[in-house]
Amino acid sequence: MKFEAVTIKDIAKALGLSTSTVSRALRDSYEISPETKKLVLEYAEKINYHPNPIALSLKERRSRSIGVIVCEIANSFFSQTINGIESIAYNNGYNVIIAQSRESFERELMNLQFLTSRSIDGLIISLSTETEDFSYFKELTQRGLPIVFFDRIVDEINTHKVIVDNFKGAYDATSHLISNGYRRIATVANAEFLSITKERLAGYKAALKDHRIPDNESLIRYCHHGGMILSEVEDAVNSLLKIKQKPDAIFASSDKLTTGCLRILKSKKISVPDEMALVGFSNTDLNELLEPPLTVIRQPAFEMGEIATTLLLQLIESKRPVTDFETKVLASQLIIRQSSVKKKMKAKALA
Amino acid sequence: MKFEAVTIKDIAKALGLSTSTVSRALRDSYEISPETKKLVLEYAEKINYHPNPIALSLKERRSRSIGVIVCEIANSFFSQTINGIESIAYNNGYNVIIAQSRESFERELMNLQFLTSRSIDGLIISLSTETEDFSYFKELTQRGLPIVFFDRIVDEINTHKVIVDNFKGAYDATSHLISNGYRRIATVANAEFLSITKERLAGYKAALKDHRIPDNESLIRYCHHGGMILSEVEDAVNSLLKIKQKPDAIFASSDKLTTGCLRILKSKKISVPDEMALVGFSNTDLNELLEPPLTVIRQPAFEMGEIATTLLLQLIESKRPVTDFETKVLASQLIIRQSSVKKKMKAKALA
DNA sequence: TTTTTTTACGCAATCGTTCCCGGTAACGTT
DNA sequence: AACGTTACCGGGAACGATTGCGTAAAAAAA
Repeated sequence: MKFEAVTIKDIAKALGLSTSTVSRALRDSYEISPETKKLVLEYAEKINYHPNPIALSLKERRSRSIGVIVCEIANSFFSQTINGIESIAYNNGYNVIIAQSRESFERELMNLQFLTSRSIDGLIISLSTETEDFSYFKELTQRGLPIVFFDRIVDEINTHKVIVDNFKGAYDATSHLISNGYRRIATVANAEFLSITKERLAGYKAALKDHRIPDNESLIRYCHHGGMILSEVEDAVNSLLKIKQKPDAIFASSDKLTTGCLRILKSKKISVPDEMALVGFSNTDLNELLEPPLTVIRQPAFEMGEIATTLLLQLIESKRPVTDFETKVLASQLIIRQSSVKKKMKAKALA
Repeated sequence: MKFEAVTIKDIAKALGLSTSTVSRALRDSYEISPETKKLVLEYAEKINYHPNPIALSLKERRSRSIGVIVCEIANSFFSQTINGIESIAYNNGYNVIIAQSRESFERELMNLQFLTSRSIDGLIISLSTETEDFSYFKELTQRGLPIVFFDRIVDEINTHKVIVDNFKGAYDATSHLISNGYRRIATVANAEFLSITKERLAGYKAALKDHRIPDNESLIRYCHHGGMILSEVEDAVNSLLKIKQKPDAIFASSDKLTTGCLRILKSKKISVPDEMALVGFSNTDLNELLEPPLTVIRQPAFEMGEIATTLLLQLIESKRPVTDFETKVLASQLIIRQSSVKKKMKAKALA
């Protein structure tokens, strides 16, 4: 089954010209007479000629496609980011090839090999929770593959990066909980080695410290699969609930973790926010429809995708090797809803 | 900036062989001596040779990539479908190139042209709400491009299709509402011309008829952008509320419409399900965490993606033109939660 | 020993496109 | 008249890989 396309040869033959002339006419070269150009252009239009991108790729040694690896696309933050990536890429004539690591280092590596062997011109990636070994990325950058990291980045590799101010996001969220009367604030964090985990944890701790609340390692839980597996969130919440001095609030570190915590708390009939407040990073637009409506830190996902792609295209299209890299840090947004506001406080506020 | 790869020529030169010999050795041809094979294979391994897929594509006149067009990926149903598509595609060495129509016919066409000009081997698509003109698809199938439709399909084009039993899904949902005591059941449907709209509407009407409830055109609302624009959902709900004999339940026809209706109802402080019940097609896994937990018809999205891709690969890899097409119809699942069960009934049931 | 067969490899065309070289008119300069 | 310009166009070699065909040497058969 296929789907024969018109080539430059067909035009040449039909018009009694050489392929070189046709090619030049189509590219509007000065050495082709206006009449010939017109002839070629009109005929090409008529038979619906489109240059074969594969032949072009071979000739120009570039595929005009970029690879994207995220842990999963069925996740609001990432699907919104991909929207941003796509919009810029398509406007510049690039394909986007998407792959999912599903939080597995092995799959990430497989995808990486698959994409590079399919000769992508560049890569945009947010690491999997399992990724601790960056040697493959180092090798790729050394071999000259343009890479832009976003969200879950890696310090050791010198290239463009796009993130939000995770520290501030976490700091704000935690401060918000504190100022709403919560004191024993636990956190359900992502895998320990992730950049976002470290930064968000630092923000959380700093907020506690600034409010003279002792920070307490026993209130920190890590989810090594980033909440992909609900049972690990359940374990985390359960173990928090077993502490003698139970926490009265949870700060969750990612989309999946935030909704995961809510799911577990509800299944255990623990009232949010009265028994346990909940704040987390999340980008779904269903947050306000949840029971209770969730207070979240929202990331400008679409914009992050746009910026990452713009940076990547700069790298790809740069004539000489780029050595001056930047890390764009965007602001996140704290959206306060009911999951972090005690009902008695609300009553007080109304009075 | 690029990223030079090892070619077959490099191997040939290094080993003092011709490229043909190297090629054959790599493909394990019988006309190459075991020693030479070993030599080539080991050297290729050593310098990390990978065949250039672009050169192969040019030679074999296939790109080993398939295009996917959906209205948007930040939508649970579609992102789950894409997961299914990806899993099959990658296992078979195919790339997946994703494009979004955002419910616009114009964008759909643009994407279509972009993808075909990038020589995809096949296409999987769910139509935009605006699409009423199928001539372009007809032309593509006639020119031999393998296409598989899913979800929003089109009758007039003879090819493989994958859907759920929309009639039964809608019938079950409506019947469920009726048996729970609702009588004036409105529906907020998708764009009128969509296959899913027609089928779901038919199921809805059949359920009413079977329960001897007069079907009433004034209780039907269409959203031409499939709920992409919240205001159209708002208009639909508002106009339903203005009817003298207000409906007591809404059956919503898609993910975005279902959550959109809930959003509007809540903003108007209309209690669900007591003042107004709500049931709809939806695939988010947040449904049970909503207020109230939503009764939904869930589609086996991942499986749909898998099946669509399997069918597409069959078409692509078939030696002779396929003329025998099938439409796979999968079962949907009605998941009953609180948005469709009156509280008094619940109390009664408990008693 | 001669002929035939087998083995093992190279040449060159091919896929669609671009682009470096040439080449040939026509025209203008001296 | 001889030469230089300019305008216009074609030949053919890439890009990386596969593959039909041809063929030398070695092995087998006569």
